[in-house]
Amino acid sequence: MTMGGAAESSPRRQRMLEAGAGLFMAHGYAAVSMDAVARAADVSKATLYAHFASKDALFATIVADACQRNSADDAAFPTDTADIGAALREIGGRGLRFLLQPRTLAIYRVAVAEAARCPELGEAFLRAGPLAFRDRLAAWMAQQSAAGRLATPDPAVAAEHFMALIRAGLFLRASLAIAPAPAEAEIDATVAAAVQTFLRAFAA
Amino acid sequence: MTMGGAAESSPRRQRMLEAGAGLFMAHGYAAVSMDAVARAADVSKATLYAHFASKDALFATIVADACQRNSADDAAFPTDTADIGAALREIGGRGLRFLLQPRTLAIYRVAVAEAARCPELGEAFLRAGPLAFRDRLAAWMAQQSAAGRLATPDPAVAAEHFMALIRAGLFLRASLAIAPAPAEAEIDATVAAAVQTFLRAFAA
DNA sequence: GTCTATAGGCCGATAGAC
DNA sequence: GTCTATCGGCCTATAGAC
Repeated sequence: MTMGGAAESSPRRQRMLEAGAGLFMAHGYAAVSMDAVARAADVSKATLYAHFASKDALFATIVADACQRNSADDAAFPTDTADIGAALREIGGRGLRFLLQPRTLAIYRVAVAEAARCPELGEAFLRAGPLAFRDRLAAWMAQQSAAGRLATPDPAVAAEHFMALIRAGLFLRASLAIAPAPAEAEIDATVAAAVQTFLRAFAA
Repeated sequence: MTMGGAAESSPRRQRMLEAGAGLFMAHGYAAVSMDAVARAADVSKATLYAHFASKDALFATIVADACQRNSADDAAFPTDTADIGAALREIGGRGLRFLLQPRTLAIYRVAVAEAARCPELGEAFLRAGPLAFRDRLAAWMAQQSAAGRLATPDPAVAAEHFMALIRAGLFLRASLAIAPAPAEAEIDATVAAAVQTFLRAFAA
């Protein structure tokens, strides 16, 4: 499962990647044929195979791209932390809203589904996504602890627990595709409850 | 996607269900053919179709069975709660070990993967699994709060947070199939950290 | 209910011309 | 690099005999 050939970033190649991304995220790996990708990208199947050695290679490239784009997406952490609860609610709210985006859910779903078939893919997703975020969050928490606003003796564990509390409930529900997207109020309530529990455990 | 036909629980039918379960959990829905299931169950494809109207119907029956069996699996909650931390570690340890079983992970993976294609399946899994457990855990926590051993004003939220803390880290890693199963010591450490955070937030 | 045999279709990948 | 055309194979599902 390599990333396969030809000139990077021609407009045609971009079309193929975008068409593939849309289809794979909408229907999963197995349900999408190379014919369908070629048709959606308005190229011939032979052209598609000239750029990507196989269906696997196309898929791996798409997931890698998506992970990279996502990890670039998330903004910096708040610097004004006089109200540490408000700062955590901002981080948590942004994080949970990001997790609940259809695009994020789709990548997660496909990564989980194909992880068994292709472990490197699962690992790439994990490192580019949750682990990268956790490390940045842990660094921020260590900084806040040094400033006396939090008490996180092991910032990596605290960051992991914060992310877990944020995910609790809504993300599992959403990843199992239960019908309507959660209301904004429900998201805010989930975040507030998570921050409350977190601060009871880790307030300075 | 109905559950499709013929006499329940003949030994032959049981063989088909078991063969299908093994294959679907090992390779996912799309990668398994009805030919393969029939061969593994040592019946003809026509017989398979006599019992299950379609591949979807076979799959739905298998997932429903697996959920039912799993929810029956988990033992009762501890009644000796003099040491509430020890009691929580027992619940958490059993829960996390259950989540990390290959069988559980496989069902989870397939449910997430097929949730988009078949929402009833995702919902059935959610209700039979995490939600059912959360409700029983919340009832236990309410009882412990009444006995003055915990302080969980909203037991449903506390239960959700406890489960989230238990899942943190290891379960995500395992569901993305990162190579070796976590060591027992790592499981115990994760559970201990989760219980510590939980008790800081919800101790009486 | 169970089998053998096969219809009918779609898929991944390639050959060969330009 | 790009196209059209096609190969060889495997898939879901069914027909027909017993």
